[in-house]
Amino acid sequence: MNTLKAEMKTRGRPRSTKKRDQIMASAVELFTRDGYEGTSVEDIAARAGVSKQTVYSHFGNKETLFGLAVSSRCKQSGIDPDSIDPKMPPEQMLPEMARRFVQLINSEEAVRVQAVCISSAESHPELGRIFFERGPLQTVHVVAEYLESQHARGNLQVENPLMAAWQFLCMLRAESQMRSQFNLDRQPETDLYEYADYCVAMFLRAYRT
Amino acid sequence: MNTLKAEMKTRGRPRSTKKRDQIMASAVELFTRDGYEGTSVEDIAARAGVSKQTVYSHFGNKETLFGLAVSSRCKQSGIDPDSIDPKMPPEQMLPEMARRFVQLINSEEAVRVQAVCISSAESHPELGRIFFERGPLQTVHVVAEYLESQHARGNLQVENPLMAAWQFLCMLRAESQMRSQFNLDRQPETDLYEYADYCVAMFLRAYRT
DNA sequence: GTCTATATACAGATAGAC
DNA sequence: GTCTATCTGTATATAGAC
Repeated sequence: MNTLKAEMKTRGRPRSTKKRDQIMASAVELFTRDGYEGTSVEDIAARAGVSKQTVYSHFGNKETLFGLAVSSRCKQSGIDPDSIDPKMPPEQMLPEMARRFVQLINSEEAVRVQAVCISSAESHPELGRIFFERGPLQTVHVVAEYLESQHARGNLQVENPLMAAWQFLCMLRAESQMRSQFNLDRQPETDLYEYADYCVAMFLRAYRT
Repeated sequence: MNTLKAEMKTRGRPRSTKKRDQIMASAVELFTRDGYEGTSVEDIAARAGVSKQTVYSHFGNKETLFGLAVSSRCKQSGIDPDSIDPKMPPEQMLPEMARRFVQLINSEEAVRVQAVCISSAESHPELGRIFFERGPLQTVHVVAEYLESQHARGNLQVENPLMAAWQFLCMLRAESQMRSQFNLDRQPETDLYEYADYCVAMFLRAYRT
């Protein structure tokens, strides 16, 4: 008995990360749903099935928990750099990128995380920065790099790849993104894709050699 | 003396709308700065120079005041329809529209109102709808109408004016809009205009006849 | 109509038992 | 480490005097 207890203490065995994880999961869920002010530590504790004090002993205070929870969900680049093939011509590559992108930014979670970052950007400036750098900025650089490669190959004529990448991505956000953000009825997925294809066609007309 | 007093009472002279206006102004200021949960009725009363009870007697409760205050700042169309001249060719009209638009959406107030509408869209769905309809939707229709007229005149070839209008406006939002929303360092105005001009050029290449 | 004073509820954070 | 119980501040909303 004693040996077992001693073992549990002395061994580097993982401490109870279980409750910590439960708290984190609850925090993410509630903060991204109700925002910072709209969420209480008690709510988080209740949803995680622990007491309030347990939350405080793990994270110190509400603000620290908020920063950790939200920034953990600021996803790395929406478009996976590995899915980009510079040898693939724009006529095939761009439609694929476009569809993947509109799907991502219209996902329930992406919309919520973004809304929280926007609404708390003033009181928590680091959150705005983290979201922007891990999300949009990464994505736009991935796209810009691809466009530059196509320019070099003579498939496109893009003098300013970075600006062109902004154009491409921001066009795609468009109406559907707004509808998500403002909590209006969603458009059916087919409409999203139709618009995405329409944007790709327009983009190609403008930058084709 | 008596006559004057009597006059003030009996005449249909505007009742004390002064305090009401002060309360409204304070409410707009604080709600758009700190959001719904982050603003207390007492703050609003203090800033307006009245007591809390005066706020309640005018507006009943916090939620009603919030809806009135924020929706009053959901501006009508960003681009004034009267400033659009269908006889003006796109090469001149679009740059002007573009510059006016980027200036508007990057204004301090526009950014704040939008942030509040996004963050409270879930708890106050009517706000999201009001903002969307009075702002982006109006604007996009104004632009679409112009594009259609140019299509009819043979100046542009735009099969789907509405989609093209979304493309045009969403491209212009772009990086600067995100920087505003996420509370990052602003870009200088010259950069905004440079990007706007770049977008107009790109748009014209894609839709020129 | 407007104020001061108050009722009621709940927030974030801490103390101390186990 | 985790819990229950509690402190302290502040929020919305109301009551009643002037």
